[in-house]
Amino acid sequence: MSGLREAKKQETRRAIMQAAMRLFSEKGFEKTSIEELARAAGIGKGTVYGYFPTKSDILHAFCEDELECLRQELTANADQEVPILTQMVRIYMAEFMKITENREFARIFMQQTAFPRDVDLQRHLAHEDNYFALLFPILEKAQERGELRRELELLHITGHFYGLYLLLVSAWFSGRIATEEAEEALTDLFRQALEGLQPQKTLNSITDNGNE
Amino acid sequence: MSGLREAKKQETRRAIMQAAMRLFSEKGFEKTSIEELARAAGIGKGTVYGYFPTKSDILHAFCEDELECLRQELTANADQEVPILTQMVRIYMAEFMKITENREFARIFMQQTAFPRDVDLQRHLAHEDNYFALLFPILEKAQERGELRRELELLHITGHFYGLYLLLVSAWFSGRIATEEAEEALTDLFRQALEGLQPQKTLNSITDNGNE
DNA sequence: CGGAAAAAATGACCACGGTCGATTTTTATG
DNA sequence: CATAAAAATCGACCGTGGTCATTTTTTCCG
Repeated sequence: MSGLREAKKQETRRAIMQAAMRLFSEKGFEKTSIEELARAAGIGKGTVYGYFPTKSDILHAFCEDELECLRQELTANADQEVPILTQMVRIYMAEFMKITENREFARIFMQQTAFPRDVDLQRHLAHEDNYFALLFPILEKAQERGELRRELELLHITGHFYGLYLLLVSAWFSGRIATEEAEEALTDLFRQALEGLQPQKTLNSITDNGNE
Repeated sequence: MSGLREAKKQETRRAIMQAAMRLFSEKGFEKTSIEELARAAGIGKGTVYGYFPTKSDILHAFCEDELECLRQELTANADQEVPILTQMVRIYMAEFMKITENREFARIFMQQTAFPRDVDLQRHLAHEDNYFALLFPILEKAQERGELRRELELLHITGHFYGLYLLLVSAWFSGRIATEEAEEALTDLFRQALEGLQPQKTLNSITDNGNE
């Protein structure tokens, strides 16, 4: 029966991940060897490579799982009537707080996510598309409400917000933005993006400028 | 005389870089071993580590040098009377074209630049500050001309553009944006940033909307 | 110049990530 | 159940990045 084999594989995969996360957290990513990790998971070293192509892929898979879960949760429970600025800040701040829980994890994950190896492209694109599918309805609603310009493509808007999120994380790594300042910084950034960097040519005080 | 020793060190450093770049280009970064590289530079393996802490630091130092040079050139020759959109696109596109000349180099460089290891923080910040010092006058002039809102901090504006640049590079890696489309994409992105994602509350046709 | 001290160069060495052919386990089939 | 094919497991093995004790070179100073 192929179901049994499949179940066992899943179990092994879980065991590897679990052992990996425990050890990576305890001793750090670099200091944990594959051999050690395999022993902790109760398998041989070579077996690990039947499940993950590289060491950092184990970490990446874990982070992706966690974020996937978080995103589902957030976009499902989103109150779509709230201003788009608030919604975007909430979504990306959740992602930020999650990812920055462990600096080393975050670095490896972000490096691979933002600038993926060619081998990972397929998987990467699939995940991204998946994410877009969650974000698009929210942005579309905002367009309908008149909060976002209708002539802009959803992909471009998503990209704009995502770019600013990348900046936030990058600035956090370089120590320019502390964890406590992150929300304010992201809000400023997103507000800037919405209002525009150039002066409004008109009365812009009628908008929800000061609703923070 | 300590001048002689110093000169020799510089010469060795140059030799390492030169050999590294030749080999990395020919055979790829991963496929080039430090031993091999050292031989090509006419020195012993261990000596390399007296000049660069890790293998990828050799590559990173090279890229940083090249970009530093490019930036100096560009910001010096900038025509500060041209619209800020054009100027920013020109600067970041030059950076983009340079960095994407070699995909492997680009990946390693961007990964380390956007999400640097703690060990590299000091050097990283110094370089960034240096870059800001080149960008700020340009943005300041644009503020004075009324092209950028005066109440925004220069650092935030820089960050905004830089974030969108990060997005461009990331999208290039994932194959969402081809090299030939990059300039148009970046222009769109920057224009979006200037005009704002939300609808202008007024007549926005008087601006230089269609000057491309 | 002599020789001690500091700096730099070196390659044997180590630990680890990843590979691979041999071996075991599971599945499919008559 | 027998047996062959397929899948999964394994650890010895390889090449490499990075370290370090030792050696060589340079500097300094009487």
